[in-house]
Amino acid sequence: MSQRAGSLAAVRLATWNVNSVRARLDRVLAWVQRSDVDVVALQETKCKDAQFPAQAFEDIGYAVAHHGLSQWNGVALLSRVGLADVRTAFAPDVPEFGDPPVVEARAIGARCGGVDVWSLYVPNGRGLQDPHYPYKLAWLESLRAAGAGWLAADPAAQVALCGDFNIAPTDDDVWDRTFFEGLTHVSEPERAAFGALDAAGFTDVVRPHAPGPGVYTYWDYQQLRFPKRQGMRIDFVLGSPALAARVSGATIDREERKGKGASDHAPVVVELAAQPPA
DNA sequence: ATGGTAGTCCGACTA
Repeated sequence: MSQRAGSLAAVRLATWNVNSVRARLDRVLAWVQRSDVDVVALQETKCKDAQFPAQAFEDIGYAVAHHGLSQWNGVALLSRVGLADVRTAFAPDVPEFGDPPVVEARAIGARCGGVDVWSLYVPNGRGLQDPHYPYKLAWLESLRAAGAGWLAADPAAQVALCGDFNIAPTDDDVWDRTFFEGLTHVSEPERAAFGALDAAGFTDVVRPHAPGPGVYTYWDYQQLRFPKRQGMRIDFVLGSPALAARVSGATIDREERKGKGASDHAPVVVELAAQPPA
């Protein structure tokens, strides 16, 4: 637990799009408890702050920060290793959407166990001709610029960009590339935006521990996609160089997608090794 | 089984 310069304890970090925290609170609580995670980034809580079941998480030992403005979107951080410097925007100029335009509840960040953890719910895009699509690309570029700025200011920063990126970065990350022809999540501009995050220094820390093809984090509720193993890999933990260097393991908890009342996304867990004093 | 989603607040939107 020492926070002396250079010294950090091991951390188990998770990200999970829960597709409504209220509709499946029992499942979320049970998963958090049995998974022994220190920090959890939740997306699609689908509630306002006053509706978020903070007490239930506090009762099992977690500090809570939630950002929700309506029944849509909504992101949260749970932490049992500290939760400080909470922010609900990664930049002063995060793109807006809607009428009237607003900054939606798609990001929350905090310092947890010496790591700057962000829970991110990237806009879906909806369609290549939909206004939501350029919004998605602008939102990702805003995130990239913010992240590049953090690393320019401190190349040793420990940053984890966790969440549902709504992008399948390679053809191995969808069950059938031809099915997605003309759809979002696989288009070149989206993949370029994801690649720009990598180029800025934020690398996918899970893939080395969960190689594909056929390894996914999301399966549509429709068309029996899960039992047919027809999924997409769209949920990620992107680590800064200093954070990526500490990753000792990662898993996609496909079991949690099973059964009645499952989210359509599986939780993703990353293990960060302790870092001795510099 | 010749089929087959689920969440929000209540007909339609979102994913």
